[in-house]
Amino acid sequence: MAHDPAAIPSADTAEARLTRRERVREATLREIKGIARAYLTEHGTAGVSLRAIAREMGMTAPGLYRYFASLRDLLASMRADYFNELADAVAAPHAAVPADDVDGRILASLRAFRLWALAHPAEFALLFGPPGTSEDSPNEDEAMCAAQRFGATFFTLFDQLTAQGRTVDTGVAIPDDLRRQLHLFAERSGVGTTEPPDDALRILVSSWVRLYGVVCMEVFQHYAFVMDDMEPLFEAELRDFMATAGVRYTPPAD
Amino acid sequence: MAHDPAAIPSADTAEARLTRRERVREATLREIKGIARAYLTEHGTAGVSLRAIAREMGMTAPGLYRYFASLRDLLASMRADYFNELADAVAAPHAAVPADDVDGRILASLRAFRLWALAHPAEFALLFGPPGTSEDSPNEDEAMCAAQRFGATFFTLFDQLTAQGRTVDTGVAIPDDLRRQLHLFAERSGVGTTEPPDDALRILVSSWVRLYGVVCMEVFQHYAFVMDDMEPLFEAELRDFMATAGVRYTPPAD
DNA sequence: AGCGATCGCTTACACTGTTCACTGAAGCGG
DNA sequence: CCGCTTCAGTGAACAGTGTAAGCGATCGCT
Repeated sequence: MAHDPAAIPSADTAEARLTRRERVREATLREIKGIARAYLTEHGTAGVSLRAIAREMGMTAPGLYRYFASLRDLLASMRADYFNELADAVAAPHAAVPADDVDGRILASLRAFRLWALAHPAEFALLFGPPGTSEDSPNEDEAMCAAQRFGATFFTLFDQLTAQGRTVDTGVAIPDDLRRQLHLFAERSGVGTTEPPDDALRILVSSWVRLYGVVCMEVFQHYAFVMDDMEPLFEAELRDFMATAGVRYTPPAD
Repeated sequence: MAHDPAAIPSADTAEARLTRRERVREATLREIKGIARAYLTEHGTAGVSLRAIAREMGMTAPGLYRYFASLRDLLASMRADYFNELADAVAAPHAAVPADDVDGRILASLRAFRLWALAHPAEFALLFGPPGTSEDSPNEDEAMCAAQRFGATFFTLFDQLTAQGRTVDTGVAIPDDLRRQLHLFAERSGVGTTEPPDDALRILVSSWVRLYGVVCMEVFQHYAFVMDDMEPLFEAELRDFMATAGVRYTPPAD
């Protein structure tokens, strides 16, 4: 906190590399987002309101427009943050798994994804639920970018798998139209620095669809009245679609 | 329209079995929902507002509270309607498929589900998206009931399949905890008048998860920037998980 | 010291859901 | 046919919401 007045501001710590103005700006920006995050987790996406945030900060709502172009823009910025945090959360368990155990890392990451979603249902809904009215805000690009970064976390794991030639032969022919879409997916999503075989792409996409399906159902509580605990189903699905990818399944550590 | 004044109102057509008061009430109720539906399709769930509906009807917002306990209640009532319509939409193609062709009927129904979702994205989000703040409205029960009716459409098809002993042996052992959840699912969801084998339940649930996954991803446009056309992927997934259920896949008619 | 960018406020508009007290008309029993 | 009840719908009000425009003040740099 105490800042040496003799020091040149632009040559200090990494945090003070910005001008004072920029620093306080960054601070209030974080404060805004911090309060917005609290509202999101407690009251859902619809519960995030500029006026409520401003009130809690001791300022008025129009003042927030110096920081965000609109409420939608604030939410877009938050989506970017959450995507980055989710990417971290999904990469975090790698520290506990040896680097050469790709199977273990994949399983750990996919379980981390589910756990993050369960621990942050409102945030998950914001990221993976239905899109709002699609008007592009300044921060929408950042959200997209962060989403891509999140995807990349899985893609690198997947690349390590295909590099080992581990993906199982499905035995089912891939129709031409699907093949074209898979190639589109590969080039646009940034997966496959080394171009993966079509079967592998097919398995990757299918696995993601299945993971997305179970987790969505659990978080959105569509089976709540019909199943007590979704974890057995999740693990069963995990085991199934990981088998198609040639990944050795091991039950969760607990 | 012209009504014989001599006829006893309570012994007329099925529609006029109600008193005049009840009839006009039902009429305005339908008008409310009709306008609400238009707003939903055009502006999404957040775009449905009591005041806008009232304005369009030439009345004031508080008047609507004679018909619905709250905005949430109106939405719950709409969910019930849409679930029923979706159930119809999913059963509709059965008319074009012979009754003994269970495979054809299942494929047709699942494709109808996707097409309905694509044609009604906002409605789909209302039914299958993240749940709102879960305070129970009077019409919430009806929505639940309708959702069950929708599920039953698939379950009867599935029952016909298991009755023929068609479901393929997965070869994978079902863990005890999953088995317990599957049995819970079976008894609470009303599937299986004749108790289906565990493997079949496993396949049913897994298939639904995968169907839900692809359709959600397509409707919520999570692959929009990475794939042009989701139909090939949908058909591939359909083919895959239908194979596990022992269903003979045939490509769409077009 | 002055000047310009930025910040936050005030005011205002146009909305939203919901409650309460009230009017007016329609339906029903005598 | 009259009176009573029921109920649809209104007006006003409360408590919120996002957003645009204009105005001071303040901060930081020259």
